[in-house]
Amino acid sequence: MPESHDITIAEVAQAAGVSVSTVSRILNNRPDVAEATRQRVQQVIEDLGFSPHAQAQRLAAGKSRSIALLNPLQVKVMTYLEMGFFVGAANAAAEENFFFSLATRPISEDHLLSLYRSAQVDGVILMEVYMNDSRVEMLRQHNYPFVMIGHCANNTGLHFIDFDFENAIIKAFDHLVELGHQHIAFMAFSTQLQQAGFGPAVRAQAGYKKALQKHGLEAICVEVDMGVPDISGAVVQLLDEHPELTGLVTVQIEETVGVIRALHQLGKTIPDDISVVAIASEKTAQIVTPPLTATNFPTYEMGYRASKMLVNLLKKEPLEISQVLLPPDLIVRQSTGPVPNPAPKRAAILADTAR
Amino acid sequence: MPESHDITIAEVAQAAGVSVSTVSRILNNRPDVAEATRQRVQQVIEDLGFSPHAQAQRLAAGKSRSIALLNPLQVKVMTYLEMGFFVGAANAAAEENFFFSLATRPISEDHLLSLYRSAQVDGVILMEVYMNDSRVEMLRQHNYPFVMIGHCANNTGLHFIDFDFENAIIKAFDHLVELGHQHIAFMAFSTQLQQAGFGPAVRAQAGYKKALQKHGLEAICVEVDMGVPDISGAVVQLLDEHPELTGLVTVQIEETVGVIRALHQLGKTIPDDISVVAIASEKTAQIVTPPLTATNFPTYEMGYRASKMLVNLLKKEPLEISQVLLPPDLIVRQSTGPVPNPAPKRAAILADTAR
DNA sequence: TTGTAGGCGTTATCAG
DNA sequence: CTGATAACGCCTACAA
Repeated sequence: MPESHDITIAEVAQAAGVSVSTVSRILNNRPDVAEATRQRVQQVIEDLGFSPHAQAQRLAAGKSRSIALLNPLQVKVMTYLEMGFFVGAANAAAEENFFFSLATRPISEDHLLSLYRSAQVDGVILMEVYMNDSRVEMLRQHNYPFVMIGHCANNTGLHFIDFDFENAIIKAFDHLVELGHQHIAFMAFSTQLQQAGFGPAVRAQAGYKKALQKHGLEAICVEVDMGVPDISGAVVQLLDEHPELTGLVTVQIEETVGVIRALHQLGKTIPDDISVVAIASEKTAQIVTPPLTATNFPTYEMGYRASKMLVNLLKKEPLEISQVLLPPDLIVRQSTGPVPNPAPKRAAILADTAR
Repeated sequence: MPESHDITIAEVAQAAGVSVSTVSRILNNRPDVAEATRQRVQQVIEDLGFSPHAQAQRLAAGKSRSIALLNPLQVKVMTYLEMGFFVGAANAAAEENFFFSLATRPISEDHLLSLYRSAQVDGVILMEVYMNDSRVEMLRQHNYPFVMIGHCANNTGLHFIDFDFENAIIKAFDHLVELGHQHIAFMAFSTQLQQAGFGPAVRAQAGYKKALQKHGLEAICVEVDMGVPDISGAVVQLLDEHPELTGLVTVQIEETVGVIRALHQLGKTIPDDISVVAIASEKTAQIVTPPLTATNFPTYEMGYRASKMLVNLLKKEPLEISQVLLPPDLIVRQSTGPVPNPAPKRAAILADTAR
């Protein structure tokens, strides 16, 4: 068993009694090789345990066969969301025999450019896209290939996969209204995020506006900052100011868990006292008590498809569709129910009995 | 603004009026360059927006400056655990200016070897390590650098970071016994995993044995397969066969959520009826109701440190410590309490009132 | 169908 | 301190 570490294509060629280029052809399975030769060389390759030097291949071929997912978030505690993107994208890249890399640093525009210039990657996947995103403008100008998870205000010529937040919110309200709810609060992204043009924030808000209008509801909107450790304060205040509330729609996927906990702590029963509809990953929806009625946010699929799109783009294979807006799919679980009876005494009695 | 895509070191050299080697020296900040020259060339580099071609560098230098994390799991729905490993490892690699890649394919031994042979990576991080792990043997024989998240039976010469499952379990039992519990069940990894020699399974079981002996407890052990969608059956049976149960220790981090839900569904109150101690990530412990008393499983830190260890190894910097067993840290939250009174009638009354 | 030779963009050795 | 020049291992016309 030779120390195969530094076997080169030349040695393979010699051992097989052919030229280097023939081996190269076989490595890249070109058609113009005699079947007999191919088999013989393949055998030698196996026997020697040869793997072509990736860097040399990439240098010579002028392609890195690598893509990267840019994760703009710096927090240590990640969520199922990012997880789904990561794994989906990684799996798709692996299927296509592309090297997949995860860039987690706060990436400056220079750094982003140099990723391309230094040929570390052939393309990237962008997350957390804003309506007007400077990264997008930059990449577009340089004509560097990329795919977005999310999308911008102007997407001509761009490739993306995104979730239809607007209709997700509308569907959530539809569901609650069908159940008879009339006093429904919306836990929105912070105005800061909305004003910054963060895609999901903007579109969720748009959906909210439409839902209000469609059903003639009163606006009860609470803003929640992402990543706030304790949002129970906001919940307390909300219930205080709006005792008539029987429904709640949340859009921030991970924060919903905090909301649920706060409701529990306030002695509210879900869905008997209050119905909750969320946007959540399968996993998150299942993990809380009670399991959440929610529109499924398919992170794995999004990551997977983004990655496939990018690879196809790089291979210059024709993209069937290059702009995908995934329709929301509301899954009814146990956090929503009919409007409680106007006299909510039962709960009070129970609470008393419990002491 | 030149299309900087294909600027080479030669062009920089020419523009700066120096030789290629001088530019190369500056790029790799070698000491033997006149300060004036360095500044001048730096300026040119900036002006031109030049980034050295990564593949060429790696080919010439004979180092890929890349590492990979091998994720053996194929499931689409990942957990916070893997997430922590990924992000921790990715961040550490980025800090060290190493390219970080996530390999998610079912990686055969051949494929693993070829990762090294093809110089795609300089080293890898292994997850899900078994007491006798063929991958480890292979890499060790070939003398390829790697670091484990987990560890083997024989670790001489190996580098790893792992969590002390054995003592984590002991601490969990200690805590419950201190609270007065005497009838405590242990939800263990499947015997299949134990017999296969999966590290955490083996060591948790060892801890369990010791805990039983230490406190003179009766053995009540339930095995749970990882990834089982519904473990409520096992919980039902457990409570059925052991009505005297007041405590529960779970070791499978993600499965605990299912256990908790099953307990809820059976009308059990935590911790009034039954106390639960888990091993869980911060996030998971917080997410369920009630928040779990648990030993913290620090995935981010483990990923981060594994990555740092590997990079140091590759840089041939002396490793201070290369075998780390993180001590368990029990965090008391709200899922454990004193043993309930022998007459558990209150709950029954309440339940009746509720109908 | 196969072989020859030049080049991909760096680094590294060795003079100067 | 700086500059030629030979690797690094492979790909790809072009020629045979």
